[in-house]
Amino acid sequence: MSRIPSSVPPQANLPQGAPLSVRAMKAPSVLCLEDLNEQQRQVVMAADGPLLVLAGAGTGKTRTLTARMAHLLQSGRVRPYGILAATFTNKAAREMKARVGQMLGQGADGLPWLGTFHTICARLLRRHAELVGLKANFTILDNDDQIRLLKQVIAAANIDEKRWPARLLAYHIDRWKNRALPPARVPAAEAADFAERGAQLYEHYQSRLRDLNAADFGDLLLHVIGIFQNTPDILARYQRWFRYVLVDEYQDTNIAQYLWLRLLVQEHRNICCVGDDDQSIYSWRGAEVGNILRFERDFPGAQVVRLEQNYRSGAQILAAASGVIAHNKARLGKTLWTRAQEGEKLRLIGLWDSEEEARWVGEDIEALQRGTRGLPPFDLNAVAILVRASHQMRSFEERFVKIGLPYRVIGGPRFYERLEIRDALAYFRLVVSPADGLAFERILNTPRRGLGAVSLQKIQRTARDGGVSMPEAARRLLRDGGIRGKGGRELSLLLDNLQRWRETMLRSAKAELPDDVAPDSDIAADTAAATRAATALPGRQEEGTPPHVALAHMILEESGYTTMWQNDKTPAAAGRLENLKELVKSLEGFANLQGFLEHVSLIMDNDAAEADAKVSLMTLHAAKGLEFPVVFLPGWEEDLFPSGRTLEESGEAGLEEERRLAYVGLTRAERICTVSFAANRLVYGKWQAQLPSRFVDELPEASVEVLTAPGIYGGGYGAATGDFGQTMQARMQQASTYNSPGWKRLQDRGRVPPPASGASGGAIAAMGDMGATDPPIAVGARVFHRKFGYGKVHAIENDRLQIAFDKAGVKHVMAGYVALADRP
DNA sequence: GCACTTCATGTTTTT
DNA sequence: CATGAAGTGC
Repeated sequence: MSRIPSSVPPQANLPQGAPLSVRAMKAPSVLCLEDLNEQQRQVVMAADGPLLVLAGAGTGKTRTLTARMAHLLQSGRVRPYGILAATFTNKAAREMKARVGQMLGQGADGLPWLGTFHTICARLLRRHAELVGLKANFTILDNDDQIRLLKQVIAAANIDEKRWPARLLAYHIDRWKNRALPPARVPAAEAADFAERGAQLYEHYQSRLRDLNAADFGDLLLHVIGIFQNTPDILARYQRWFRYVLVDEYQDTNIAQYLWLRLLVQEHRNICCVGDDDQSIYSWRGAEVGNILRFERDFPGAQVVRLEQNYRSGAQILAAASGVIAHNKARLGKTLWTRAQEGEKLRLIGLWDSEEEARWVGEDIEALQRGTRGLPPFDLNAVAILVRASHQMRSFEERFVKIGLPYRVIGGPRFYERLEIRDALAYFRLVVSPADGLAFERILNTPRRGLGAVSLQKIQRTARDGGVSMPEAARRLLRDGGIRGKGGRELSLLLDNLQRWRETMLRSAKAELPDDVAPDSDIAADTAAATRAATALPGRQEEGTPPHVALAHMILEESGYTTMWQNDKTPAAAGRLENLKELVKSLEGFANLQGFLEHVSLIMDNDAAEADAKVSLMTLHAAKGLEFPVVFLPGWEEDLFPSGRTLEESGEAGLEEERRLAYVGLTRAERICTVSFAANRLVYGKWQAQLPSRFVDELPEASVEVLTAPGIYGGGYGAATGDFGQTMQARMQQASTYNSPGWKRLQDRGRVPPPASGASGGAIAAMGDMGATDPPIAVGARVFHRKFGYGKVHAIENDRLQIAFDKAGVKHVMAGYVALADRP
């Protein structure tokens, strides 16, 4: 058996929750089992065989995984490159990489294969691309490219794109790919899902991708699975190579990822999956919580370890979170506990509207910054605002700009998705892969070259008829006089430029790098190369501007792209030029253009960690895996959170996922957690009355402190009626909900005497107990819905009603969403 | 071929 | 409301 060094390194007495960066040391740190609790230790020690770790929020999951890796290595079971660690997001991959990096130092043994499923698959696929009809330098399409290509496919099939939008087809195709279904295997029942011939269009799309030497996100997995299935010796090679496989956020894996894993580990079965069914919030994207549930069936004899000790949140906050998630039925069930102090109760506040909500949060943050109520002052970095939908961020941003509160939006509009960046990237792509039709199409007339829709069509037709790439087709057309005049001259110049830039690139590449990754290269060689590349990153920019950076600059200048924005007088132009500058600068971190493009296509995020103290503003989804001493959770209102749309689409299952989202939000908080809701909110530019979220009711009273807001009605700060419930009613009344059945219901509940636990407890009960006992609704009943108005119930399916609305047509609506109408 | 207009349309979450 | 797509006039 392995021996774990028992010497206690100096950092061992840091508190559990200390960020690992504090522990950073020059030398590789030593694995320290004393730092772990018993269950965590079990995870580390159970090296061989299948292992499922159910890790609740804040239970030290990443630490445990890292320790496990250290143990695998120190026990001499495996060298770093024999470990495959797959995460779901780039953020998680980055974090794990950082921790593993500290642990291993700059060993000569290579690094573990650590990345998102997509990154890892892209790497594998580059090696074996020819097996699926691609070349090793295939392009990875992002959503935008995908949609544009689909539009072409739809148009080619003579389908009205208005009736059948490309986005919808993309959605179907994604779902098929998430289930690892190639076109031929799409179930007959679904094959006609889109314009009577979804599967057929899917097939066309795939063949177009092959023509373009491109793969979309789903393909990365799909192709690799196909290769594994069709080429047993390749599969066997990887099975032998990856002796230990770790998966983070297992609850987020989809069927394709699951199949991929199963193929990879079925020999040695050394697979360790870590997940939390309560944090599964990506089912809309094909994630299958079922993967967790079937783990033990698929890997008989699997060990299951639960991590239940929470090191993150105060006891009251944890209790509040547990109380909410307990309302879910579909759970494996874990009981989180903590040794932490009681801490602050969860704070709950209702406000007049979304503007007041933003104002209140801003003021509260400033108070916390100064230090109030016996609490220590908090740094702005300690504060996060987590919203359900990104449009909620707006009121906060406006407010924070106004009062000069520094904030940063995480996961907001992404750098690489900006128009100018995508244009620039298209130029780069064309230089790296001269046949990239999509990139060519994008920049053909950007900047304006007098090459409009007509020329484009000519080129497209020539390309299709001649079976050549678009740039090549353009060349031929030019030669045969198919395009003349100004457009022709410009086109010719563009083609010459592309050629020249490419030559420049090849010249400098020859001087710098040995050669491309040979498709058949040994895994070891490739791993070594990857290690070299990774370690080479920091100290690369020795003498002046690296050639590829200079080239990028040259491309943007000579193509006229920079000039185009310089001549643009719209206010946004300056920012775009800034972004372009930033883009060129970020190239410095990479060895060459190709490496950069690979990075960009897979890592479409931009949460560059800034050093300045700022409040973080992000969606709940983006917050998963993060933690903050102070968390604000605004917008807990029906229809917004839980999202009305999710409820409509997925009913009870959707509600449970929304609840998990609430749970994720609550469990991000370490010390102070504040839930808020507004009575009025701007929706589509119109003020709408809102009702408190049902999740507000689910917060256990004993862990909640109800705050009273400075109001704007009833005179000054006179909200101190002592009874929050009444306050809410007063507000609701102003919110012009008063004539809706929903309001009546609220009023009725308000009359129910509050529980004995004092004013605040009663307030909670009063605020949103509705929905607990719904009035009986039968088929044929006349009902009212806040959004759709009046209607008649046609059918009842469990908790969902089919209703013919007078104005909005036939809809499926959750029962809790409508009330009996008292008159027609 | 292009710039300007109006019109409609839809707003969750992301590799 | 804010963005994108189609339609119109040059």
